[in-house]
Amino acid sequence: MAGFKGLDFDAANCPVRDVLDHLAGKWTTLLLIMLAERPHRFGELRRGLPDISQRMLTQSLRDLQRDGLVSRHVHPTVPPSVEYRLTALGGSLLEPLAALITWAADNHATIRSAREAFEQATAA
Amino acid sequence: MAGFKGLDFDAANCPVRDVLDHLAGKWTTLLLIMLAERPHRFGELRRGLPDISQRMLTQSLRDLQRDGLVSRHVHPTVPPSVEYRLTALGGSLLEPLAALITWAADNHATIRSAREAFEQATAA
DNA sequence: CTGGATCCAAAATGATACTG
DNA sequence: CAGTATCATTTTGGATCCAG
Repeated sequence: MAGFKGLDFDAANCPVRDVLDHLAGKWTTLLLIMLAERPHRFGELRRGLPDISQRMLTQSLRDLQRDGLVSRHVHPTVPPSVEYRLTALGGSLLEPLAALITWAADNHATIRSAREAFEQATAA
Repeated sequence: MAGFKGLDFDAANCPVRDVLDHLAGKWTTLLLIMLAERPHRFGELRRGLPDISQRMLTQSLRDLQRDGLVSRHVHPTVPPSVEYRLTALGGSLLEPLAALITWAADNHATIRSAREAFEQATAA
């Protein structure tokens, strides 16, 4: 249950960090989940995430595109429309990600109560 | 492969964010992994993560303790020694986390080359 | 409609010095 | 040994204006 021994966790050149940094951002995970359902246009994504600024939306999408998790398809219409979709690589990330999300959903209540208990204990 | 429909991803009160925020931090994941092997003392953890500041080590450990993923055991010796260990809850997180780490290790090379290709394409 | 550019506020992290 | 406190710095995110 803890076969981490063989992996490289050197903080500098860490394979894991490249992935975790995506989940770290406030929005990338949500974007991956939205795109898991189906491809979306820029405006759809913005409306789906009501409190994202368009700056962060652009930036998050570029980060995902940069690492090959999401592809960008421009339709040369007027006005222009751009569609984002998961790549095969991005799709393959969904499975381990789903496991994590399931764990989070299952243990959310436990974490919440642990947190409250901790606050109480340290409030003194 | 994408059964996310039923889950709550409201950015504000999102169960998932409580978990992801831990993995987001620069250090918490590494700490979980170290503690997965065996309990560690404060100084051991610091030596194991050469470039962590003791400020961040303390803070990260407190965050993990706060959410019930790690427990803190003080041995009233002189000088004092404090041992950190994974709780059952923390241990249960390791499995989905391991899946993610495995994915990261498997696809690291692909991500790296996608990144380089992207840099090249946008360098023009 | 899509998104680049700029400016600014806030949060995260690091460096250093000090304490029980 | 295991922290706490403070300050400086870096990083991140948001608001706004502009352009193809």
